[in-house]
Amino acid sequence: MNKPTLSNESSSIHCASCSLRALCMPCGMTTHEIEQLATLVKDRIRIEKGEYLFRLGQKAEAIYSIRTGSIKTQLDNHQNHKQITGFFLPGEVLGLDALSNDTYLSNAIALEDTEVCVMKNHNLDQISRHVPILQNQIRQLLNSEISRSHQLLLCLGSLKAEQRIATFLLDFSGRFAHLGYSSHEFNLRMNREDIGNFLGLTLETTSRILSKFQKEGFIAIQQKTVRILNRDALKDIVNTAH
Amino acid sequence: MNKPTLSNESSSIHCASCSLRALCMPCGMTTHEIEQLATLVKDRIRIEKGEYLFRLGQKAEAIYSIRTGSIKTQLDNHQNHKQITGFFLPGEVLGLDALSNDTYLSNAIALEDTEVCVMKNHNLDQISRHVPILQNQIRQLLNSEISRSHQLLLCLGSLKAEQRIATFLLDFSGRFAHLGYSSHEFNLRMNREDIGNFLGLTLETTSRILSKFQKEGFIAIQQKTVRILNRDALKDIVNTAH
DNA sequence: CGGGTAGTTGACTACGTTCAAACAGGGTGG
DNA sequence: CCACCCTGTTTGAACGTAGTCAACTACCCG
Repeated sequence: MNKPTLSNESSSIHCASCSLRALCMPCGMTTHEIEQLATLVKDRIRIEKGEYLFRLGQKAEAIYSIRTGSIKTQLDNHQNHKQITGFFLPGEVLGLDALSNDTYLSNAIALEDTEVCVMKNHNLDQISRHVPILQNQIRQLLNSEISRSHQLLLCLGSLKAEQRIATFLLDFSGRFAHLGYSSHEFNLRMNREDIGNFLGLTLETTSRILSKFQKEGFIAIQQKTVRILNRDALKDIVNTAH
Repeated sequence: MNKPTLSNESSSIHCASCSLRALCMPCGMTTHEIEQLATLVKDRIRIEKGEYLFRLGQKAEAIYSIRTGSIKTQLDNHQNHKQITGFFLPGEVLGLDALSNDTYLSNAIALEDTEVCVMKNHNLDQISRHVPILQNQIRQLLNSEISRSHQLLLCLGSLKAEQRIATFLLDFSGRFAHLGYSSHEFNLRMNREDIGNFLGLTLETTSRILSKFQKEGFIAIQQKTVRILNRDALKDIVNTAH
């Protein structure tokens, strides 16, 4: 894989001055600790829309945090089946498989032109010896990964299609808000097929339900731009006993 | 929670002499390392069928490995929805939420009378400083937990009911084999409702499909006892493009 | 402007759920 | 020891949700 890399020496990419500082790894660290962490992030990678950041089975040597753009992770099974297991936005960390496996357990594909910070495995181990809070941070990340996929299981296992879509919209609304963007107007980065796949639905069902929500005045949607018009209605849908 | 505990002082429960040694935590450790690990397991807990080992939201202070019996973990959502996220057999470790969260993220309920080894959080941290391989072991466990739930996502998101049941049977067959039991005849510990819930199906659908598999000669099933009669047929069902 | 991709909508089908009834097994008490 | 109950399981019939197939439309990019 020959991806263009940008050295850290230069300038702007330095954890201490990163606008995502509060969201990314350095959460809760002192200035000194962030300094140490910054030595971990030696370079960034740019990948174009549709390209792979890493592939299932590929040797896992680093974890990544997103600076700009977005990425989906998906499993591919025998022949046809695939399943998207997550969408990652700026400030979020992916590739945690690298922490204990030799190889990545999923494919990571850019949904748009994307830039990620690279944190090499062995550097992580090294630095975490001097920054105990980093140990903890990594565990937290692993744990939130487990928690996230359990929530998704709950969604796929027991919710109707409308409830899944509503949950999805509310989740993204919340995550964009957390990023500092508007929680009531945002841009979905993925197409209908990806949304459907993620939620265990077809793209047609996804489209139909989004249209229905629009017709009922809960949202306004055109292409990938979503406006939440009636958040309570969406919450009601999720909470209604089918 | 007043669960009967048994001291480790006594005798038989000692990692070095445990029949599950090869499956449980000490995988790949030297005799000396196992000795150290054994000091971690200070006691066992017995829980009866239907009782909780731990509850969602409860303070998480330990992880557990099963000595005998079996346990299911499940999430409970607003009012009615629940989702079983895993079934655990002897030698398998659960409660990993404890590693970084203050509280457990799921409920753990015994499917039968069960006995578990208790590994206290703070002891784990302490010992893992002297047994680096333990660090790694813990990461492996977290990772296999993620991997497992991703496989389940793939199952719930893209497989038809018959494929899910076939996958389920093959998975359990493999795990019992790994435990040293027969891979073609084993005892499901959970009822049809639990199987269905786990796989995102109703108990009726589960029952119907098991009956169908029996009619077609793929399995013999009565109550919870399963015999695999035609493993290849089950594999075919999983691999068939719906 | 044209071609290709992404999204929408409709009609039909099928899979799995729901509701209901009957049945089997296991344990308890008379 | 049998009658009884309770729980878990099986099976049937009707229904409804989401999938499939297909046609059409909107949008984006060269």
